[in-house]
Amino acid sequence: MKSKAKRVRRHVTIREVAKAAGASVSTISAALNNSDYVSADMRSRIEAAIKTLKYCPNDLARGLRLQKTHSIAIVVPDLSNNFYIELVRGVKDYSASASYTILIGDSRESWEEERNYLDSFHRRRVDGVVRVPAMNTTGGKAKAILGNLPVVYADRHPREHDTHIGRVGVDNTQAAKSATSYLLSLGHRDIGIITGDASSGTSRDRLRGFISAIRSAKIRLDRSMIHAGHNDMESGHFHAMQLLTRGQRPTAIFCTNNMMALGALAAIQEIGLACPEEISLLGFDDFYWATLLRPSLTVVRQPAREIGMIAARILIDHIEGRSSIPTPALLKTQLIVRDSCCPPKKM
Amino acid sequence: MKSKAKRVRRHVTIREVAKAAGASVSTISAALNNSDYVSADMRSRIEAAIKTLKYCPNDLARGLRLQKTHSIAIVVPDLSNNFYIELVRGVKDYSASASYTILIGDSRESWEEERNYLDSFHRRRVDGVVRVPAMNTTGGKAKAILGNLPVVYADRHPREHDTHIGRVGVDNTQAAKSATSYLLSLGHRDIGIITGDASSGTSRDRLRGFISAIRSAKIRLDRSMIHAGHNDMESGHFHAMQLLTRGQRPTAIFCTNNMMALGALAAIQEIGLACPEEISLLGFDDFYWATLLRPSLTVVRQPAREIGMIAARILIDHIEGRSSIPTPALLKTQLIVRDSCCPPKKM
DNA sequence: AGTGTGTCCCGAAACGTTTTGGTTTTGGCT
DNA sequence: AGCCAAAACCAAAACGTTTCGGGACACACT
Repeated sequence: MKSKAKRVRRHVTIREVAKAAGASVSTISAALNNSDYVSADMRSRIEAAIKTLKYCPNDLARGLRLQKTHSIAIVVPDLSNNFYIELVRGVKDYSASASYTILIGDSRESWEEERNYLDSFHRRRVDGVVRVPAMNTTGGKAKAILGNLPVVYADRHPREHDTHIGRVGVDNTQAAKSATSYLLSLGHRDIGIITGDASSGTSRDRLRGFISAIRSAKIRLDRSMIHAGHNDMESGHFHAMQLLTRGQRPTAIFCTNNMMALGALAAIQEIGLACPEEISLLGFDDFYWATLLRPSLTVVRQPAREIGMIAARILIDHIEGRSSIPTPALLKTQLIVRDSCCPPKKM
Repeated sequence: MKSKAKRVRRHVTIREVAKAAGASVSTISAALNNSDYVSADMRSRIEAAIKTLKYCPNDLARGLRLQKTHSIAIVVPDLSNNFYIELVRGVKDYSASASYTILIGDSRESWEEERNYLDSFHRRRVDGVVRVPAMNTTGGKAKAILGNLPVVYADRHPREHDTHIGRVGVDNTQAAKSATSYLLSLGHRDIGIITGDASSGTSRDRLRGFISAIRSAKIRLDRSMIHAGHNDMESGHFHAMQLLTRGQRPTAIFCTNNMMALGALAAIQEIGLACPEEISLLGFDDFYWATLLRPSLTVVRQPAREIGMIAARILIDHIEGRSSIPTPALLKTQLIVRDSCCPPKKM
C-alpha cells in the first residue's frame, strides 16, 4: 500500500473527475457550466464519472474565481414574528426563481446580533443584502460594515447615513391614518396608541398617520395617550397596562405592530376587560392564527410576501445591472375587519 | 488620469493592505490570525491600513485554503412553527459560543426544498448540518446529497439508510403516553388522536405512546379514532372536522404537534363546540402565545431551545474531533396544564 | 494544395487566503 | 569581535474553480 497515509481527502475535486473521465480540468468545467463545445461522448463520460465519484462542486472556489456568489442575504429583526417569516419566504421565492440562493439572519432586534450577521454575510461575499434593520441600532452604521455592497431596505426605513439602492414597504402614514379613521368612525374619541421606538422611521410614520387622523377629526390630541414600545410582546403588555389602568381609560388601543398587539391583548385579558365591548384593539400586520384569538383580531395587513419578493427583485435587478422598478416601492395595505373593534360603550 | 479604466475592484484584498502597511502578505495574515511574531509597531501599522482601506476578509478564499468554513447548517421543516424558531435559536446560540456561524434552511415540509438547501449548504462546504427532515421525504435520501458530511438529527428520526453521528429529541413515546394518561385521568374514554405522517418515526412513537396508554387503561382501542395528518394547520383542521362530525364524537382530541392543534381549535370554534366543556384539546409543543388563546392551550412542552443547543454541541464536538455526550440524547418533556382540558360531560 | 471555418479539447493563469520553510535582523553573551 | 538563538519578516506553494489563448483536427471551398 502507498505510504501517503494521511489520505483523508474530504471532498472529490474537479481534477479527480477529469482523471476518471480521461479529460482535462477545463473540459469538466465546460461540461458543468453546460457550455457548448463538448462532444456528446465526452459529456456522458464526464457525467458518469461525476456520478460514481459523487462529485459536489465547491462554491467557495467557484465564488472566489467568479467574484460572485449568486447569493443574497436577508436579515430580519425577529423570526418569531410571522410577518418576517412571510417576508423571508417572499425573498426566497423570488431569489430561487432568479436562481439566487439566500442566507437568513435573525437579529432579534439587537444591533450587535445584526452587525454579526451582516459582517458574516459580507465576508461570505454575498452579492447583496435585503435588510430590515433592528430597532435598537442606536449608533450602529451598517455602511461601515457592508462597504458598498448593494442593500435594499424592506419594511423599515434606513437611517439617514446608510446608503441603499432601494426601499420597499407600505405607506405607513396612510395606513395608520385610515386605520385610526376606522376607529373614529366607530365612535371612539379616546384612543391610545402603542408605537415602536421613535428612532424608527416606520414607527414615526405610523404615529404621524395616527395624529393626522385625530387632527382631521378635530379632536384634541392627548399626548399621554401615545406610548412608545419596542415592537415586542413584553412592551405591548407593559404599555397597554399603563393605558388601561390610568384615570381616564381609552376606549380603543391601536398597536403599530403585531407583537405589541398580542401583548396588549394579554394585558386586556389579565385585567379582565371585555374586548371589544369595553376596549377595542386594533393591530398592525396580519398572521395566520389571528382568527383563532378571541376576539379575533382586527388588523391592518401588509403584503409581507410581496414586500419580500419585490425587495429581492430590486436587489437582483441591480446586481445584474438591469434597471428595476422605481423606489421606494410602496405597496397597498388592507384593513382586515374582524371582531376586536366595536363602537364604544356610552357612559 | 490613468488609462486603466475598468478599475471597479469590488473588494480590497490582503495584498493591498500589505502594500499600504509596507509589509508582506504573509505578515498581514499572521497579524490577522493574531499569531505571535509580529512586532507592535508593525501590528499597529497594519491595523491602521485595515481601517483606512476598510478591509474585509474573504471567507471564500479562507475556507478554500483552510478546507474548513467554521460554519454549520440547520434545516428545519417549517419556520412559521415557533417550535423550530426556538430550536434554530438554540443551535445559533451554542454555535456562536463556539464561534461557529450558522446557515438556516426552511424546507416547508417539502423534500424538494430540503434537498435544495442541503445541496446548497454542501456546496458551500459547511462543516456539518443539524437536520430536521421534512415530512414528505418519501424516496429522498439525504446521504446521496451530503456524502459523508456529519449530520445530527433533531426532533425527528432519521430514515434508516441515512447515516448520522447523533440524534437529539425527546422520548416521544413516553411523552405521548403520559399526556394521554392525563386525559384518561380526567375521565375521558373516547379520545381521538391526530398524528403526523406515519412515515415519520417521531409520529409513530407518539402514536405508540398513545396506544400504550389506552391499553394500559384497559380500554378498547378504536382505530377509527386515529387520524394521520401532515403536521400543518390545514390537516389538523380537516381531521378534527372528521372526528367532530362523526357519529360518536370523542370527548377529547390529542394533536401530536402544535400546528395541528391550532387547526383542530379552528375546527372546534367553527362547529361552535364549547372547549373544554364539550371537547377537550391537548397539543404538543408549547408556543409563546398559547396562553392568549381562549381556552389557553394545554400542551406537552418540548425544550426546543435545549434540543437545538445540544444538537449543535454534538455536531461541533464531532467536527473538532472531541467526543461528546452519548446519543440519542433524550430530553425531558413537561405537561403544561392550562384550560383546554377538563373532565368530560356526563351524558 | 492552400485557405478558411468550425468543433473539440487542453494548459496555465488567475481569484484571496494560509502555511511552510526559509532569510534577515536583533540583541545578548562570551 | 564573534557567535547564536530568537524575533520579525517574507516568497512561494497550495486550496478548487473558471477563463483565456491556443492547438489539433476535420471538412468545405477555391
